[in-house]
Amino acid sequence: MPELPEVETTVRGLARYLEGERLTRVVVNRPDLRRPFPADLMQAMTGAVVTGLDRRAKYGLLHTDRGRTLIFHLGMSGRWRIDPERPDRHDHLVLHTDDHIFALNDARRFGSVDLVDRAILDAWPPFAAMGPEPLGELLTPGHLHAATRGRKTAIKGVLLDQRIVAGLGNIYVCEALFRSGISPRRQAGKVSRAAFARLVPAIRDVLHQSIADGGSTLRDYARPDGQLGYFATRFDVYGREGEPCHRCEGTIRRIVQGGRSSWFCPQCQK
DNA sequence: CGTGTGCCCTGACAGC
DNA sequence: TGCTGTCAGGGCACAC
Repeated sequence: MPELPEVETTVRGLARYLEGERLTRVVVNRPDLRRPFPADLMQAMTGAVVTGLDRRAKYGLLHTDRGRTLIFHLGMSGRWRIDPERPDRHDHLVLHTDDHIFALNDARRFGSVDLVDRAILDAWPPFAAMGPEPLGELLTPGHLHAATRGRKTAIKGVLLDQRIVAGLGNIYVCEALFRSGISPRRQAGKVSRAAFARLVPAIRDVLHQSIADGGSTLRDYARPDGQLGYFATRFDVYGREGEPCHRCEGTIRRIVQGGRSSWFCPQCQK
């Protein structure tokens, strides 16, 4: 379930093995995920040295000494398998260094791989339109307040809009709204400044806690079976329909908004 | 422009 | 043991 914390954990895990290493072999088993891989992917990456890794929203960035950056998105089911014991039919792209093997595995194939000049990364169309990072200082209550004035649509959907804030997914929007006492159904334009002042730290806290958890299981992430270290603490609302609220005597409900599930406590969240 | 819908693809799981 | 239906971390192309 790659949301921002999982991408962050993945990037950190890859960095431990890849930073400063030369890619000795690049194998493309299937040349497309959501869209075709860059035609020159193999040529561009074979022999390149990985100079560093980064994350932008839910994208992972793999910088090379050739001035080009490989950008991956894990979609719904993507993950990197380090030193897999055996190949898997969904290992679409495989990178080799002298000491390790890294397989980009994505069963549902909603992910992507792109190659962009590092100098113009910010102008890459998916990045150019993005709002601030949820963990960066540009995400403020004032930003969300200004961005939502006059919007009649529900706050839930606005928070999933990467142009408003870049990197939140369904799980953490649900969890952050619960923590800040805001109903996912609330009209975005009617959410008060005070409510946003609760929401911003709630977003930061839940993401930081999840990243810390991913970090604590980094050892597991690097296991040959490729298990990722997901947010292991119990969610307050996500996936908990019909179960008791952790804060009151109420029961968690599930509704569908924009074709996706929202879980919330009708008593705690107004 | 803002808003809502449907689709991309495969696998896991529940229920019969 | 199988079948069938439902649902899933995301993002984008469309239609109004």
